[in-house]
Amino acid sequence: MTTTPAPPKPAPGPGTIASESALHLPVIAWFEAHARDLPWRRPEAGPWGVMVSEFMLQQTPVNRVLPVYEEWLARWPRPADLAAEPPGEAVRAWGRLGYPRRALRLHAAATAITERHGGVVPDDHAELLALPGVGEYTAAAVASFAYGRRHAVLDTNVRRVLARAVTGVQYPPNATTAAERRLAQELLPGEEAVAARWAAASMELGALVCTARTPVCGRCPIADRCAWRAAGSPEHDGPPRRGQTYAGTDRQVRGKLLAVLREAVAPVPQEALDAVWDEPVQRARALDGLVADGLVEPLEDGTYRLPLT
DNA sequence: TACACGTGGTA
DNA sequence: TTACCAAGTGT
Repeated sequence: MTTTPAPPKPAPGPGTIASESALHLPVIAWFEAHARDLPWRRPEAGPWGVMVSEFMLQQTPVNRVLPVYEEWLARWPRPADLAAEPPGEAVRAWGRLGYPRRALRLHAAATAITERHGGVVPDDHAELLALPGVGEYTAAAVASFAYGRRHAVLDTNVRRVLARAVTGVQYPPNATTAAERRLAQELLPGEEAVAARWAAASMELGALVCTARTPVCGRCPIADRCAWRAAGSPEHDGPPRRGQTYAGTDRQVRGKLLAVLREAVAPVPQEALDAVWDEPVQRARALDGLVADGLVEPLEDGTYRLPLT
């Protein structure tokens, strides 16, 4: 007898995962009641405000971003306003948020938006991704938060929520895996507006309740269906999560050098930079790195300043 | 894939 | 006090 080939299994579309509504509805309802009133979530922030906040929030906590964000938006309310200034001004106004290359990239993104997109932050994921400093996460976040588009927004908070609630482990892997992307995509609500809400809500849940160190399961809207809790909240067993040493590294030296240049109103002589670190080889390497990254501009007379171009 | 890249708060 | 952690990106 002939066997009829089984029809291709329909790809699991949105809404096919049984747990979807069981997760989405309570998390979104919780979000409506408990979301923080952050300035970049207000309507007046606009797409540019969302983009600025996303750059600043890359690896920097909300509380430290808040005052700098307000300064930036007041000073540069549109991408073209930032693009009109030297990149060094962005680095200076970045202050002590850390990872100052982000300031450079945000300035470059503002320039690209001004030149290629008519000064309007693009709403298309691929166009966002093409901008300097915009990776997979930031492109999805801007498209979703600023334009209500349907994208899986997979940041460290969402990854942790999914690891616990769905996968049943304490922590996600060190690096984002294809399995995590697949899961986030499968869990994405089919309706655009609901998807955008879910993205913000699941992220906020990870930030406020399902935290890394001490999750507050007593306040979690999905604690009763959390796979990790159901498994007895087992401790993370895999390889230790990468620590970030800092003291004595080039990063620390770069930070000290750049701090001098941020505070200076005039070009800084070599001796002023030499004073921040006594080991000359490492100091020179760090300064070279800053110049190579475009964060520092060496002048003909041997002085240094934040970049004018 | 693994590492470099800042800074400061928290337990 | 040390170590972890914070809305990642680029190479």
